[in-house]
Amino acid sequence: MANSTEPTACVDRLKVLADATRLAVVESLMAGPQRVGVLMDRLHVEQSLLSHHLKVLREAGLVDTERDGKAVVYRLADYVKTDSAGQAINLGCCRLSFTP
Amino acid sequence: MANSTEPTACVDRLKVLADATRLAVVESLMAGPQRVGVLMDRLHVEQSLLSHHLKVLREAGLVDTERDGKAVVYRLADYVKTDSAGQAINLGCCRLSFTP
DNA sequence: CATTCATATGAACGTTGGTTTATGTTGTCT
DNA sequence: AGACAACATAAACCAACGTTCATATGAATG
Repeated sequence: MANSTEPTACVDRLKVLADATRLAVVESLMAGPQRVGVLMDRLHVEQSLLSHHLKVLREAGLVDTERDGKAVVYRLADYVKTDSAGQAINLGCCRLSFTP
Repeated sequence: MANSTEPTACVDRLKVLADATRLAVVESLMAGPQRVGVLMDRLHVEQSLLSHHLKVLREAGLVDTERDGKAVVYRLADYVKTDSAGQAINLGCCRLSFTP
């Protein structure tokens, strides 16, 4: 019931990542765009469940989609992908880097 | 009910931060150790509720406590505090930086 | 030692959120 | 057009989580 006019708080974006499946999706997409079927195989998640989580990522603006025939290709949103070198994602409010 | 022998997953640590109150506590503690009473005033959170959230942060190992008379002082755990300059926290599995 | 201050704990409640099952939609191929 | 493949959506269920209220603990002070 979040008002679409008010900007998403940092907490809400963290909530999106605070799920095993969604975090795995994001980390997997850091390697490049991927089709849903590939994500299913790599993450061992049921189709419907994965689709639900992808919807959350979409609505949070963390990922974008593109059709490729029957398949749908998911990729990290442009603003999310940060510096070329690091394994990091940009949430706008904060940055997450996975390189210790 | 997490088995204490197995290491905490990155997701679990993110879950801890994915709450408005707890994130506010951590951000507030980045400025230095603080007593519970001070956190109550600054964050406008009821005593009991704050205490519950502090417990979650404690059990996650993100904060440490120290007695100061009747009061209890909370501070970020040593490994959490990262580089001197940046407003960043280290979760072990990943780093969160709040400087765009 | 009784009281008060500062914080923690326990239980009960309501809501959110992840999972499952079933069905719908969109595209492709023959 | 029919059939299949790839993915999305809807509804229902259950568990986890945040919140509240009541009570307990521990330290200090008279």
